Amino acid sequence: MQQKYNPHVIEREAQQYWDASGAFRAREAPGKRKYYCLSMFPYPSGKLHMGHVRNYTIGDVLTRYHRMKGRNVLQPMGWDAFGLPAENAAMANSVPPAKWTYENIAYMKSQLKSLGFAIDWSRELATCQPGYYRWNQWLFLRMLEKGLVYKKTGVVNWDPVDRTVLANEQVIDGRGWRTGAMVQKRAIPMYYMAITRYAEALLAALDKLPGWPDRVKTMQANWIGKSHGVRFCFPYDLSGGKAAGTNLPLPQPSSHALLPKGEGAPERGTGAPVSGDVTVEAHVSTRANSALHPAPGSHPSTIRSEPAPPSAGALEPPLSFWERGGGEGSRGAGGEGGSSETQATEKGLLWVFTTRADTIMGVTFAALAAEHPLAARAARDNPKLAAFIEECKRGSVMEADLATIEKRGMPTGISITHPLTGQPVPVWVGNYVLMAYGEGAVMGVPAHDERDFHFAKQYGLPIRQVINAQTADAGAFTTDQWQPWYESKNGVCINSGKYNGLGYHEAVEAIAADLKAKGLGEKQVLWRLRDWGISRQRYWGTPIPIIHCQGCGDVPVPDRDLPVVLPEDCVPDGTGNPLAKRPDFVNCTCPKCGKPASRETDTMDTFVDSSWYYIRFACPDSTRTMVDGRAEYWLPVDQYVGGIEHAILHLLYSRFWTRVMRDLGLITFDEPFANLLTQGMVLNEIYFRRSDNGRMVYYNPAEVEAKAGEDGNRDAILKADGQPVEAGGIGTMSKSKNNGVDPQELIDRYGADIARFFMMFTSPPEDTLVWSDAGVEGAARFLRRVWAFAERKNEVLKWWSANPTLVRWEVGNTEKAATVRREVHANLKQANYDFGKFQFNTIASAAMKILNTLEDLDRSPGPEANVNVHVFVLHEGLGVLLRLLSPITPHISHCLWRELRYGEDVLAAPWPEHDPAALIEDEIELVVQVNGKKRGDVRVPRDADSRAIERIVLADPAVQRHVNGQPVKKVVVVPGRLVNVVV
RNA sequence: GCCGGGAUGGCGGAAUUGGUAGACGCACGGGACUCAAAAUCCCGCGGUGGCAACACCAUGAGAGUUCGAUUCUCUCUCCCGGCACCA
Repeated sequence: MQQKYNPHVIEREAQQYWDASGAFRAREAPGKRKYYCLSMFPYPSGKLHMGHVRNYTIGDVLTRYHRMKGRNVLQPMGWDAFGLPAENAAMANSVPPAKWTYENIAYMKSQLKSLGFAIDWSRELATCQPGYYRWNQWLFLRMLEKGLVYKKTGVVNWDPVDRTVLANEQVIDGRGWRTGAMVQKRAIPMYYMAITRYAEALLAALDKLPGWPDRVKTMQANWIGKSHGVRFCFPYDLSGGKAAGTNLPLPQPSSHALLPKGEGAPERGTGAPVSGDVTVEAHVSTRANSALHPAPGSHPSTIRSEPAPPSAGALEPPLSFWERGGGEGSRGAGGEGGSSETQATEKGLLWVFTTRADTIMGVTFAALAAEHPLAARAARDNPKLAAFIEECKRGSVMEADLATIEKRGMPTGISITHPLTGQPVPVWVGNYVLMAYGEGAVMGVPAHDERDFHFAKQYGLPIRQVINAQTADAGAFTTDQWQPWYESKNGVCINSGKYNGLGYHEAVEAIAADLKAKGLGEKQVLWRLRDWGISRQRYWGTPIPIIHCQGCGDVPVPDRDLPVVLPEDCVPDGTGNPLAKRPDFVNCTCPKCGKPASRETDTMDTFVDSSWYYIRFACPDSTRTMVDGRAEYWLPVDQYVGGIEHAILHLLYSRFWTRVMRDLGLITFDEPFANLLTQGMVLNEIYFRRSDNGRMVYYNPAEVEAKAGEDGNRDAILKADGQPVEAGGIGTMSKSKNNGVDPQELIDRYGADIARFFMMFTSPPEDTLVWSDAGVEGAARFLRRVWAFAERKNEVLKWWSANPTLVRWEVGNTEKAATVRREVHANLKQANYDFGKFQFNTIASAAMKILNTLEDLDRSPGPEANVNVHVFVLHEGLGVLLRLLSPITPHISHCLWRELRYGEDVLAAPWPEHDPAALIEDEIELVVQVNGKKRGDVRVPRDADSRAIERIVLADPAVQRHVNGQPVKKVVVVPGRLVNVVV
């Protein structure tokens, strides 16, 4: 046995052993309980970063632990290989994205291998392989047939830097999620996936995911954004006649009851009659373009690309945001596509949505978004209003600070009729009303909505109180100052005619019923979630399998022609989509009529790729079907591990995609990930200087020396020139901030085991980790000690292994060895408990404690030492230690397990469980408190009853001193723990 | 503003259902070994007072429940994440 711990040598040997024996090859074993552990696959950006190392170590620890616990484990790995960085790199280096991507994959794979992860590489896949993305295309076509994919022109988020369309979810604070550039609006035809059809199910099923962190479920629920309220309308007549009466016929519900359809009855929690639901596709097919949105189950051979103009019936309501296709608009703006579709007419209904129908009697105005058709109508002969509207539109494009801007508005001169009182209500345009949410118009109730209140104060609109607080401390209503209770749902109606005295719920019910009776509104559910626009005007992605034919329109590529293969030799130059410049790609014949046609050059959002890769891992070699029966064995994923930054996008799309595949009969499960562990982000200090031209220059923390200044502020200087740099706080490791730490340096220097151990030991997996390598030496020291201890005991342990029956352990042994053995088992018990909590840092601690106690026994065995007992405890303890460590530090465990003759392969060893008998003591120590303060401890027999314990404790001198003659009121005895004397 | 999570030594963090606060490690101080250094090993290490035994204080702040609170309840402060003129 090597005298010195040489990680690089033993790690290479262990990895060769695993490779040669196919140790991590997963096989379906019906009847054996499986454990599918998956870490989010990486984008092949070039090399692993610290977050990857953390992520994959967590996954590997869980995989190896459950394997030793007897589960049939699967841990696959793949590559999220399509995406923009490959194109950017291609532009910078004139290398085709494919070449760049495959080279990165090769290098990162070697890095993952050097870390010793128990990955089944036979299942490796990359999403840029035709064998993978052909199924993106295939499912796309199935969804098209089902009406779950549709094409629509709309306003999109346009990233001017990447020159691509972004999904709503990819817009953060009005900026592109990758580039940070301000997003602009553009009208563009694109394909959508109807995730809103599953909104109800995606929301309801969150309750059935006990293995998910609450914060992720909350974020998804907020994102889906269900709100209950009432949708109603104000009739108007601009023709110069009287305002329309209240007996106008209500347009048929199909044009406005735009609830996303839930899934089948079993998933629905409300028990609402399915027949009463009006689905999105039914709606869209009547409104926007019936050829475009075939009913589910139909199989159109063509699709038309442009919506037909809607009929503008006199009493049609404005389009609701569903049909306006708010999904493609950026939040806080959008809807321009809608205004072209809808002309405000002389007579009509102004629709609004409210969650506070109980305040409807307090309406004193209505406010329109700048993009609202009625606003455009009013501006027709009002230049000042037109100018104001233009200003609002411009402002709303460019705002991250929209939330802080002043509330501004302008009257339209239009008057509408209150649906219940028949009173005239003035209509304003307000810059705080969003076209993309709800109806693009709101009722104004200044007394009971804070925004309306300030708006009314500013423009002198009446404020009419209709709710009174029920609590005495609320204070009187005054129009001088806003008070939070004005918005409370706990009041009762006043000044509201027949509704006086009703509480929130009764009032909403009564008012909704009256509106419905008049045909002017009803209860409605509104969702924040929008459909998922998947078209990208980029090269490096899955080609959308559509052919454009002059005669036949948009024709789906027949299944027999799949995959539509992406040429891999393109080098994008930054101008437009390189695919459009490839005649060999674009030119084709129409599958329907055989005439020359052109291929769609848009590609799919890369979130499509990652929405189902975890299913494909079950059967990556399936060439004839997207998935096969093996998916039923492995799925759902038992444990998914990945960054919290994917809490919404990827995880929500995956849940949607799984349901789509289920509804197409491809799989039978509902939810893809049974348990989710969201690992915290890895952060580091940020240092920079501002150069003369105002540009920021970032310095890697490794180049900076930080010292604590006298005033508590940290002063930092650049090591190279000794001059100060500014501290920019702490942020995620990123290229742009130049604050990354390359894990390869750590691995090269210390080896995989030490890097892995340190990562697990330094903080719990879900916590944010501010990078510091201060503790790495401690991890290295520990593993060196493990090695040295094993080396020292090598001969005697080998001897023991050859003669295992010489001595058996006996309960009641009073040697020091018994104490040590108790500690070993107590720590083992604790560690096993901690595995259930994913608390790997304390598992590492437990391993350290076990080594500490074994070393102590070895150094000072105690006067009555029996050599056989002594060796028994060392042998057993080290066996526990090596197995406990093996998920975290597999290489050293593998090596020592063999060296010390514990067995052939530690992977095959059973997971250690503690021996309850080892924990039993004849005498136990109890903490003694007087009035809750610790005053000492006593040893009592294990089976002493409380009366005996009381006697012993009260006789204790320290207790006597603190009781000091006062009468003892009572004595609390917590068995096995403590005694508290109350005086 | 709303929703979620958090605040414990110089640092990372521990404390399972309310039961010895600070495990384990880092850093630091002292010692052993060494010609010396590295490595290794031993001892110490929340604060205040005290030679000491020991006492008092201490888990962001304040209150409450309890024999006993880092843990439960309420109020507040600050930090992190998410959402947001959402009607």
